[in-house]
Amino acid sequence: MKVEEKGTRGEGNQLLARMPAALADLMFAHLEPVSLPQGLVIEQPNEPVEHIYFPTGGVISIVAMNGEGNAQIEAGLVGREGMSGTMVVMGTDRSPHQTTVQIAGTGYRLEADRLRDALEQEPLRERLLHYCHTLSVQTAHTALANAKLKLDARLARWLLMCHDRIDGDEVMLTHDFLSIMLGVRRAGVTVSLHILEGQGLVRATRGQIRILNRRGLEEMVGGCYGVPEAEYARLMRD
Amino acid sequence: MKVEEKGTRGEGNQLLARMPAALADLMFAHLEPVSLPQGLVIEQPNEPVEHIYFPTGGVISIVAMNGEGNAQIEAGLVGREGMSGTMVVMGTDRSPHQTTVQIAGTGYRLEADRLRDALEQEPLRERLLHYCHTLSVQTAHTALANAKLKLDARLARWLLMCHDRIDGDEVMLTHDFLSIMLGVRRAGVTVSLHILEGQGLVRATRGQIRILNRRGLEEMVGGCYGVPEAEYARLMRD
DNA sequence: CGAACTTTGTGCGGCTCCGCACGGAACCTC
DNA sequence: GAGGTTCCGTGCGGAGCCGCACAAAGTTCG
Repeated sequence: MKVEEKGTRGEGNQLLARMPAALADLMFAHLEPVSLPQGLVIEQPNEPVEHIYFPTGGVISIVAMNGEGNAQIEAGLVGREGMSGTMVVMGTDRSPHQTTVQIAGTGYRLEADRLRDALEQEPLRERLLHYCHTLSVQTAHTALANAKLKLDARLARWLLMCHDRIDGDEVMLTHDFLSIMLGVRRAGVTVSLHILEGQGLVRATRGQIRILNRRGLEEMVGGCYGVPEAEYARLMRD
Repeated sequence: MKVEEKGTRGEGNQLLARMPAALADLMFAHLEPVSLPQGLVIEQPNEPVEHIYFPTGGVISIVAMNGEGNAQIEAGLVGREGMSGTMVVMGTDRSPHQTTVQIAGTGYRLEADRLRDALEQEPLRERLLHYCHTLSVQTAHTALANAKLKLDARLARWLLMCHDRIDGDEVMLTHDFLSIMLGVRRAGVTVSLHILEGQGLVRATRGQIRILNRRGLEEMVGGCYGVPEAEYARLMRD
């Protein structure tokens, strides 16, 4: 799932790669390289989206929150395999979720209207719809993990999904940040990380988690990792 | 959210209602009235979908399962406001989920290829994409509920979503069925139902739950019900 | 009407995670 | 290098749900 190349035409993001030249004027000419600092709020709940982001590095996170704003949970994780602003592909300009940069990185952004224009091109629309489908499969499996897995396994799953989207094996994140994503206590993350460390799967230091044994993490998650990834692979190959 | 009318052109299903006449030959002529017996499997994981279902009554349920098939959870609930087979709208023919009839009812079905033809019509495609969007918001909020709510609140949320989709106030379901949807013990459902009963919100008898106090149920769920419903209302009015 | 089956009620020990709380370690700033 | 800030480690009592198990009540069918 790792793609290394960088460039000026959207290279480095898998949704933009290998798209037909017909999109050059409609879309690629309008892509604007941006950096994605940690904590940047990309989309606010129920407010019109102005820019679509295509990461080439780093991780952004889609957070569902309840009506009273007192509960929130990560519902989707997006890296260079994907995009923000999927609701535009679905024909609307806003969603009730919040989207923020979870792990700093880089990418391109595009005005939402430019994307709307470009969606007239069938190959692009189909590709982005396929991505929206895999993202919603990912969300469904997050619902599954939240209901059925113990905290250490959920943490392992999250680390795997994150690892898929970064270069190298080091995730720069605090326990506190993770606890919000997983919807648990910060102390719970600390303890669960120790469990993973005890099995030699990761090494945690202040603000950083190094993945040591991917295979081991996958075993720990026991079948609750990989289905959305397989769906992505099925639809995005070619 | 209640729609009562029945007919021969898809009336009774809110996605099919008030669509332009241009779709008559492409789609409405091919709609086939069907009954939806409880337990009917509408879609199998990773197998091509042959028919799309538009319920006019009853409830169908989209279930996400892990790779090893030993864990499953309801990821989406669909009634006469929606449809099965959303992956066809997204441009593919299969998904890793299973779809079954949860509460017996009626509806129309359509060959998947007929839907593919009809999607060429912009108004239909936009409407169905909007629905897919709200369904994925629903899934995200299921992930939220699974992570943050206690069992009695999750049960209340499920009953509310179900109540939105049926006529009357009686849900015909066993505790066992519910426990599978919620991913918990059957005995846990029994106890939680007693809690709801104790507060006068529902009345449970063998194989049946009667909703007595919707407002009370909504209060019990505390802001974790209603966001997907509001998104549906926003996009589907007109 | 009695037997077989389905559904619901209840209990018990145990694990997981919660809320709360505090101390210590690492890092940053002046 | 002193002081503040952020981050991490740990502990305690308790709530919630688990797995397991069994009894009772309702339903179906011969």
